[in-house]
Amino acid sequence: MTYQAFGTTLRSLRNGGTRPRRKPSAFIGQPAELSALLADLRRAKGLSLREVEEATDKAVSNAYLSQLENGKIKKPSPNVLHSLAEVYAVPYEALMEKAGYLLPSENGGGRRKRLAAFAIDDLTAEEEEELLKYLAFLRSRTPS
Amino acid sequence: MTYQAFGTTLRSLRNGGTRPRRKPSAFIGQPAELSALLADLRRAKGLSLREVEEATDKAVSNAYLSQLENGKIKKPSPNVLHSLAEVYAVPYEALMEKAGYLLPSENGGGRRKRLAAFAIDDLTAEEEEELLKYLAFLRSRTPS
DNA sequence: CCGAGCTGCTAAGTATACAAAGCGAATTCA
DNA sequence: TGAATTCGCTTTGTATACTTAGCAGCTCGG
Repeated sequence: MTYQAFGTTLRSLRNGGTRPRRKPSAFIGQPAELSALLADLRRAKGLSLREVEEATDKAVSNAYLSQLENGKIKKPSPNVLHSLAEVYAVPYEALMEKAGYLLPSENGGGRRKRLAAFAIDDLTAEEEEELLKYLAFLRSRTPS
Repeated sequence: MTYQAFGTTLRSLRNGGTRPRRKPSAFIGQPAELSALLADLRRAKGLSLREVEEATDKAVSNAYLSQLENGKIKKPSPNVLHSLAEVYAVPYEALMEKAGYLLPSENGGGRRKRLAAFAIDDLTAEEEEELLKYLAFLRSRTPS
């Protein structure tokens, strides 16, 4: 297979001031979308909506999660984000930030720390290699 | 000055309210409720409701702050709490906790699950999302 | 006294997070 | 073939965060 299919969706690096050119789920949102992130995380784990609902002990219903992933809810409660962060094994703060909430000690401080929401912990060796290759491809294509 | 002075300022609580009993305020240990804490903090600073509204750059209206202090709003947005934490010079997390939100250090507290051999730390948000998408794609094509 | 300017507070309306139920399409199993 | 799951998603309803406008009380200067 080729990387082209994914490469086409990339081109929307924010810096140029050009309008983001995302797929149907369009909205403004300063960082990349929370909705897309949640959808990607779930698919990366290979879970269904109802499986996530179960994994959160019914804290997040499948119907609600669907609305979240489709951008119909903009600011879910921090507690909802916490539940999802646990299931997806990503840092809670990352989801908070994408939801537009201010983080502790963010204000005033000049320290700009970027949170890696990418903390999938069950990568196989092959997957890791594939991802590294793909990352190299991405960076070769987009001189930022 | 005695604490009696504080009592007189509070004499006119909710008239028909179901809460004639005065709760211990911030002077004695932890205030039980967010509302009491916010009220105490503001009085400690000697600010009026409208002065706080001004200090938060209209982020928190005086009317809304009044409702907050009277317990009519149970879970204000984290961003509201952040604004108030700044004005009152108290840690943001403290207000978050009082409001019933879960804090980042909730699970375990120990650091772990860093993706091995993966140069994640300098990922841009866009790269991160692209990688997630790609991983989802990989796994959808080869279901284990 | 009388209005101006404060104080905290409230009533009413809007926006939206979230819940419960169920639908159409796809898959699986008889 | 058809019944039963399971999928994502939508629809409807409710609770509540938040906004806007304004009121009653107090204090001040005139």
